[in-house]
Amino acid sequence: MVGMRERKKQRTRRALIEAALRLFADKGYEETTLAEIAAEADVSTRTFFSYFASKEDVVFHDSGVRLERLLGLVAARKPDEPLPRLLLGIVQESMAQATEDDEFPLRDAPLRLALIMNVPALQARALHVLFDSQLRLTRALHDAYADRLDVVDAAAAVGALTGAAKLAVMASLERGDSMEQAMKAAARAAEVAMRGLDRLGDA
Amino acid sequence: MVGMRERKKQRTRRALIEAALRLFADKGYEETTLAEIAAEADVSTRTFFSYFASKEDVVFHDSGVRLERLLGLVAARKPDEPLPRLLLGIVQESMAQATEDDEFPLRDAPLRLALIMNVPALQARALHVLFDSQLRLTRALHDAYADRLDVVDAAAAVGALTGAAKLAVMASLERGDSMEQAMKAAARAAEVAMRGLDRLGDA
DNA sequence: GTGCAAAGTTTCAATGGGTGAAAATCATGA
DNA sequence: TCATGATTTTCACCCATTGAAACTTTGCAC
Repeated sequence: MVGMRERKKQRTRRALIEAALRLFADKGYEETTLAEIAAEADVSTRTFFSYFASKEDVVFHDSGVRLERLLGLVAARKPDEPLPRLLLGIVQESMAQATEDDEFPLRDAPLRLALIMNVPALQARALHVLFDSQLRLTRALHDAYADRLDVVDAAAAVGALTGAAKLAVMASLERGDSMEQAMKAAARAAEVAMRGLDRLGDA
Repeated sequence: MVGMRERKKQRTRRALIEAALRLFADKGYEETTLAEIAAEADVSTRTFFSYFASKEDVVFHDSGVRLERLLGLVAARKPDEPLPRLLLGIVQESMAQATEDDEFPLRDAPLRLALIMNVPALQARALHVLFDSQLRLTRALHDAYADRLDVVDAAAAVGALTGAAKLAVMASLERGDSMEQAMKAAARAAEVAMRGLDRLGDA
């Protein structure tokens, strides 16, 4: 059932994303108007909104897919897999997504990261996306280990892990580290969170 | 140096905050227009923006003060205080702020919480405020323990702790818990994060 | 093919947050 | 009282976002 309708829609969607990213890179996010994006993609301004709910959404167009992949990991766990091992798997998949290219090109990653770091609206949005992911991951985890893990503990686990990783990445990037170093920081942070904060500082 | 100028400014600021919260409570956040807030506080619409940078800011007018209090804790630590103990202190102070009233009345707390939970724009903003707090706390911690704790570990600690607590609170509230139960959840989450995720699930 | 309904697009008009700049007010201190 | 600098108001915009109506394209039945 892949008629012309469907193909055309995908083409337009792609055109919008690419036009937008190109313009953002050239002139900056706030300096780019929706009218310009639409013009560049050769559709009317109104049509933009039948593809994306907002200007910000263009930047996060693939976050849904990424989350699904993580949820898939939880769903596909072996029935006797211990929770800590699964958590580690989730961390690894997340880090792979950040470097490996998959359906969307790694090409855009630096641009997107720079946008998120520098545009307040996008930063807020990124946090929101992360938050939604955390909530859904929490629910998935709770469902998967319903017998052994109540919601609060599941939330604590997800929150601690992602919280530590996120903040470590930001702190790393903030001091001028490369993306590779930031990834290392994330891995280290995950380790700290897994091991516990108890022995931090006096070692 | 408390002339009429200063006093008037404070009065106007207060009037704006109260007008806004009243209207938000009555008609909802999105349904309330800036023009209405300004009218209710008896100033021009334009003047609103010389007190707050945006509509959202009214809701978060005191977040700065709260953070300062936490940073104060870090600054006031005893020179030999072990990091884990300080972290615990920070958690306790945060929880106290949520229930104790101080310079801003507890009266508004439920309204604000409800607003944040239900208005996407405010939710995003709340996450952003929290994020900034995390970054500053990280820096403070790193400075305080410069010899023993690099930035990444400091970030991991702050991220894990606040991440766990935040998500636990949300998960708790989401399943219909009372504020008191949500606080308990936060405490439990902090404990889990301190102890480490390693032994979660198999116990 | 022809014709029609559904899907998708454009155009148009409006709302509301947010900003810049000039004109009007007003507290303060000489 | 008067000059001055700080605030406030007015006014004129920009731009994201939304609703509705008119129009075009695609898919499908005959």
